[in-house]
Amino acid sequence: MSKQVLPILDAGMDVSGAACCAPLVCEPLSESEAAELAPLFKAIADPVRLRLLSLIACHEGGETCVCDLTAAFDLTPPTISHHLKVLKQAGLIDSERRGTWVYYWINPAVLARMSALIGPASPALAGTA
Amino acid sequence: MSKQVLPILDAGMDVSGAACCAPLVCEPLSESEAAELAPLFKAIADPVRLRLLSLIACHEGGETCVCDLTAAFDLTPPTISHHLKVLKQAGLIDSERRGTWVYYWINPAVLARMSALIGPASPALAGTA
DNA sequence: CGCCTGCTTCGATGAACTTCTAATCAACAG
DNA sequence: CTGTTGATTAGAAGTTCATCGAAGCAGGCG
Repeated sequence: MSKQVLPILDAGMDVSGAACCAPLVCEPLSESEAAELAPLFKAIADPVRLRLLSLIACHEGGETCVCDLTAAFDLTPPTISHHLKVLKQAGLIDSERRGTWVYYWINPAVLARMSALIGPASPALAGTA
Repeated sequence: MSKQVLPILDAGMDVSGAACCAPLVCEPLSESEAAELAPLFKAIADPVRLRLLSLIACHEGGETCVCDLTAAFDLTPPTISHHLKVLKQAGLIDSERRGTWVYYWINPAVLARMSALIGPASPALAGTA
């Protein structure tokens, strides 16, 4: 692949050290932060990509062959490949060719960062409707 | 408003009882679940809406006047109004007119559900890059 | 009542996105 | 080497989306 994967998630922003409160409800997002984070959510803001991510995450061994993913949808292989590319460019998944087949696995750190961003400021708020 | 707000989040799926693991990494999302969840992420998959949500969530008192939101962007009032409508139809925020101004506040339950969905299966995974 | 301000709706336009078919690349079997 | 299968890329068609200007609605003030 000639185009390089964008380093949307780097060491600059920690994931595990989210501590108590979500960034989103602590202080307003800056324009650049929002511009950096929006593509991550856009990557999973599609039914097909959401299911792809779920299928890859749930698969035993933590990785899934593209052929298994393609079989789960009523879509053509190029379309699945396109969606996988979107997820990969967002940094949500990674892939490797191993012989005939290509395997994909998820990058939990990016998902964890997204989850922490929109997560409740305190556990008490989670149940408040 | 003639169009009714879609009940994307209802009592059918609990939020606080997510227990240990995120739905996404426990078992694959069904087609209908994905179709139901994707619009929620699509609603926040935009830099402007992400900042709007953040501004509303961070504002003291928990609610914000539209005039304050409009002032924070280089966009025309109709555009801000459009984004607020998208967030409202997704169930992420709610609003009320009080005299001259309209106030918006966030619905933490929907955000919490989304966070739980993509959240790490176990705390140990969060730090794994 | 008449006007003004705050916010929303309407209609249009240009960009982005999803999906397809056709073609190409990569690995393996005969 | 040649053919076959798995996966991606290229290009195109149809749809959705973000944004704007103009117009409309709601509430307060003189």
